Amino acid sequence: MQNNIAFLSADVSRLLRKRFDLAARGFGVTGPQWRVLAALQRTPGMNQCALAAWLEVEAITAGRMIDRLEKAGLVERRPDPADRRAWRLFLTAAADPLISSLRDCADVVFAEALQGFSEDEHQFLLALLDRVRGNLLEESPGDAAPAAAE
Amino acid sequence: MQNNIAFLSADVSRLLRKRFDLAARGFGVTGPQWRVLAALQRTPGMNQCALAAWLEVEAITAGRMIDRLEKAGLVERRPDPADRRAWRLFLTAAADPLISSLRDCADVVFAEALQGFSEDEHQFLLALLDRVRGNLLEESPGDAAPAAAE
DNA sequence: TGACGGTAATAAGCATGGCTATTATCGGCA
DNA sequence: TGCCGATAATAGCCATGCTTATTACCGTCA
Repeated sequence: MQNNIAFLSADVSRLLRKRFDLAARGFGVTGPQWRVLAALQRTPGMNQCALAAWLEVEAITAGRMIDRLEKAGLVERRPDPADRRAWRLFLTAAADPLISSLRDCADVVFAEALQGFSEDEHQFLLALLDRVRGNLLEESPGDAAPAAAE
Repeated sequence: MQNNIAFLSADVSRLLRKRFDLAARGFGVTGPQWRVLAALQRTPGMNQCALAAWLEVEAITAGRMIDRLEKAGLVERRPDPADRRAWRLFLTAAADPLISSLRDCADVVFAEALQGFSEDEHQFLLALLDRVRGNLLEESPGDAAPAAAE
């Protein structure tokens, strides 16, 4: 009964987070924080709103992660000259080497998680999860879907 | 780059949680709380330690969920006559009808998540996730694995 | 120009989940 | 009996993530 998609994905996600946090403990950075750093490495100068959209979390969630990363000296907020409401986000010099280390950590955790998987199985799992994710990112039927609802 | 097992499972898990919370909002109960209720329906009289083991979370996490469910009048703590450290956990009369409603909510969310999946694909996804879960529940290589560590 | 709706960010409050530490009790062993 | 390690539960602190509400600002339209 507990083997449904919700409990299983919650378990897998939680256990992966735990492993990663354990592996990355020395660096003082969590999994979601690494994701933020990776996003900013790829697209420096994003504002928090764009970051939140990219991470698919709420703006407040992204904002508070930035609070902590700023405090840790890994991310810098600079005022957007074109929009006084917004911050533009940049990595500090301290972040780059950290990201490499974190990627190594992640590789170890992934290898542990996928022990005994063939490459085909691995790819199939990712594809299936991505389809579920796509389903869930669509407008809920019950939601106020203003345009093109159905 | 963001399409790895960790981010995907975290996304799927988070989005499912969000859907379920939305669907179950009228009942004032969250996904993890439903899981606790289901566990206690199946095995009444568990103590918090056993519950935590069954949910595969830490004892403190289970304890705090019980705090809230007790406050909501859904779970009852009774002293264990054989062990003065422990509580024995029981559902109240209010919980039973709720569990049925929540199961209906969950069915709706699962159907949304698995839209377009064949039964084979569904089962395969669950099997793959279960294997990942099994891998992650094993002793970490770096852990102090006192017995039979490889 | 001035009002008004939308957007960027934040604040407050809550639930889940972890870690570390503490208290109380249990149970076995000397 | 008395000690000592293991176990059940809790307390404190933190990160993630949500909802709702608020503030400040942008852009457009009259």
